[in-house]
Order: sequence, then C-alpha cells, then structure tokens
Amino acid sequence: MEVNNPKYQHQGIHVIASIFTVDKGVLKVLLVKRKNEPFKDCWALTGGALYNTEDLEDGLNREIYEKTGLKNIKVKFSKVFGTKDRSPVMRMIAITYIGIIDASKVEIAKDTLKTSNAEWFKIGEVPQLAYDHNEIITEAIKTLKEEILKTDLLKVFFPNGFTLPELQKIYESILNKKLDRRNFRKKILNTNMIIPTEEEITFEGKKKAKIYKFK
Amino acid sequence: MEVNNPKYQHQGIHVIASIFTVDKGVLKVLLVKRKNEPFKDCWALTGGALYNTEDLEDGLNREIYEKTGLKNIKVKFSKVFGTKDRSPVMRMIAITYIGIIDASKVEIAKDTLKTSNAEWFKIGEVPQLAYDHNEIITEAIKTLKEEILKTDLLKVFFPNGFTLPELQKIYESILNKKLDRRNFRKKILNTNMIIPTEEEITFEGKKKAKIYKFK
DNA sequence: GCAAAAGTGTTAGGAGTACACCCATGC
DNA sequence: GCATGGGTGTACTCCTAACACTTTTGC
Repeated sequence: MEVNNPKYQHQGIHVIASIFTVDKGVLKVLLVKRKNEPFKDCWALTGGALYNTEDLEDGLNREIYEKTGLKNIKVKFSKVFGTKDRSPVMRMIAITYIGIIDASKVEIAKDTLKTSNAEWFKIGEVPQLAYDHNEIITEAIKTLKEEILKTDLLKVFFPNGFTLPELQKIYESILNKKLDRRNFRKKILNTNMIIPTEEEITFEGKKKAKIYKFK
Repeated sequence: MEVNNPKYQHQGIHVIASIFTVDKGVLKVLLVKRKNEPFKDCWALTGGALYNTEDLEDGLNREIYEKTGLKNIKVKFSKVFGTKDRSPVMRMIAITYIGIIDASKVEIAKDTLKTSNAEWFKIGEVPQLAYDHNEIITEAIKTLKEEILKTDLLKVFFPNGFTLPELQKIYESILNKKLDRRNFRKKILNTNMIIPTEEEITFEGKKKAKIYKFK
C-alpha cells in the first residue's frame, strides 16, 4: 500500500468505553466534559484516539485513565462505528467497548488535562453527546444486557462475596425488570460461575443469607 | 484532536472479507494472490484499505470488486483485529466480515490491477497468508457457523428455491457434521425463514422432494 | 423387487417461566 | 406475634437430540 495515498490518509481509530455502574438500583453511565475541540464543552464517553504504539484495549485503558483517573478497567468489545462522517475532524473509526465499575469504590477525577467534569448519568437522562456517542451508548446497553448473564462482569461489585438477593438486585437494575427469585437462583447457580461459601450475612432482611463468590 | 500528532499519524483501516462457498459438499474460502508489497505474491483474503469517502461495507465491496470482479456481496460483521504490529507498513486496524456466494454461478477475475491469481481453497488447506489473515479466517469460520442458523445467508445458493435435503447438505458442509434429517426439518421450518411452494423436484433420490423458498 | 433417497412421529432431558408456602429474625 | 425478606419445589412449555419405519420411483 502507498502510505501517502490521499484516499486513505488522515484516518484514525477511536477506542471508546461506555462505563456503567449501578447506584442504588439505578443503571448509570460515566460521561466526561470535553475541554478541547471538536465538541468542546460537550459531554462524551471516555475514550479517544488510539496511539500507534498501543493495542486496542491498552489504548482504551490509557484514555480512560487520562480522562477519569481510573486504572485497569476490564472491558468487553461491543460494536464498531465507522460511518464516514462520524467525526468532523478526520476519518475516524470507533471501536467501542463496555465496562462496569462500582462507583462507590472509586474516585473519578473531575478535572484533567482533557476534561473539565465527570459525572454519572442515569440511562434515560443522558444529554446530547459529542460525536455519535448517544448511539454508542444505546448499543452498549444492548451488549451489557447480553454479556451480564454470560460473564463475571459484576465481580467488581462484590470483591468479598455476595448474597443472591444482592446479586439479583444488580441484575434487575441492569436488565430493568423484576426477576423471579426462585428462577434467578436456579439460573445463576446453573451457570457454574459462582460458588457458595460457608458464611452467611444479613443484607436487607432479618434472616441471614448465604454468601457466594465468583469463581 | 491534533491532526498531525505523530502518536496517531499514519493509521489506516483494513476492511476484509472471508468469502466462502460450498463446492460439492466442501467448504472453501476465496483467496487472491497479491501483486504488490507488502506480502507480494502471498495469498490473502479479499479486502484492503478503506477510503475516506466510503462507509465500511461500501469500501469492502469496492475492494472485493477490485480484487475479484465480484459485485454486491452481502456481508456480515465478524470481528476486529487491531494488534499494533499486524501490518508491517503502518498501523492498520482490520474490520473483518464474512460473505458467502455460489462459486458455480460467478466468474472470479484471476488477474486484476492488484492480484495475479484467485482460487477457492478448502478449509484446512489454506496456505500461509498475508498479514494475520489465517487468524481472521479461523474467526470467520466461527462467525459463519453461528450466523448460518440465524440468517438467510444461504439464499445465494438457491435463487429458485430448494429442497430440504439440498439445504441440509449445505448446512452439513459448513458445520462439518451430519445432522438428523427429522430434527433438521423441524428446526429449519420453525425458524420461519422459509416457506413451502407447490412444486416438487427430484434432487438426488428417485422420489420427488418439495421445493421451499427463503422468505 | 430392490436400491436409494424422501418423508414422517415419539420420547426423554434440559432450560425457561409461572406460581405459593414456610423459615428466621428484629422489632 | 407480625412484618420483612430469605429460602425452597412443582408443573408446564419449548427446544434439543436420539431413534426406525414407510413411501416413491428408476432400474
């Protein structure tokens, strides 16, 4: 290929993460306010231009760190966005991911080199965002709902184990629907992703609940 | 973003298709021989550098056309390949797709501006390819096996309808395993993707078989 | 009449879903 | 003793997978 062929010069790769949390039973997504053009002062997802020296997920983690101070976020691929006009500056392809963290356990940097604010927004109260980030979130929520039942993404909420009612609450918040307690137990125990411990704890009720852990 | 920042200058996007066919019960993939560096004279998948003026699938179809003469191939997204060293020339991200055509119904251009040959290779007899294309094919076969049961990708083989034994043969060739005739019928009829016609035809047997069509 | 393929039905197991009652505890 | 949430079992449906015999027809 010809490195300087104008037909495909000035292209770049965005790596973008929709970082979610569940806060008091409500699914939220992390947005940052941009300091720079394009879309100066707009809210946006975390992410940015991939460097030549980085693999995709490494670049994404650098971007997340630069814009929020968060380190080593575990992400899962969601979708590719590549329409030719999605960036006003130059041709950018977006490789998008989802991640989930426990907002109560981390400190988000509100002011960085590139951002002037950072907030958790409820799904449904997300403002108009930079680029095609609104569309990216829509797809990210789909991916999240699919992945959550197949993976241990929720581990971040429970470093020291969890009771099934606790876990179910998180599932319900993300899927945005009530689940039957008996069916949830059967399903989650059948996945082989979690194992019971000998410990018990009282969570919301008066009766003790058994503590489980992710494998 | 700074257009001339060297950290993310000279990046590009590959759009790449693993184009499959089934030929006498054998799954094959289309490869072309490259005329140019890098990987001059190597076999490779169809595809190439996306232009700034094109959406992803449009660019892919242009590349397929330029390298094989094939037009309007229906493709499905497979996977993203983005390790930093996957191209020796510059930083390239590959957005990969699968497609399927009936090799007996098309003419593949063997000599083009960019290719000196084109051949169908049996899966398992694919040579060492350019870039990471061997790995791309491996993933593409996975995607193909998943998509084939959910989509009407196989329509291309049967523009005038098909009998269930015929369709089953193709499925078996792609999945690389025998299927039970009764279970296959039940499953495929349940998908609601095909409808029976009033016509019948003899295919391999002596008894007539009913002709179906994709919706 | 027989070889070769087309067509068909039943059963068993697993996953999902709907649903109701008892248990342990704090107050 | 009662309110609150934790824990459990059963029945139905649907999907999957295994499996054997009859039908048609060309030779």
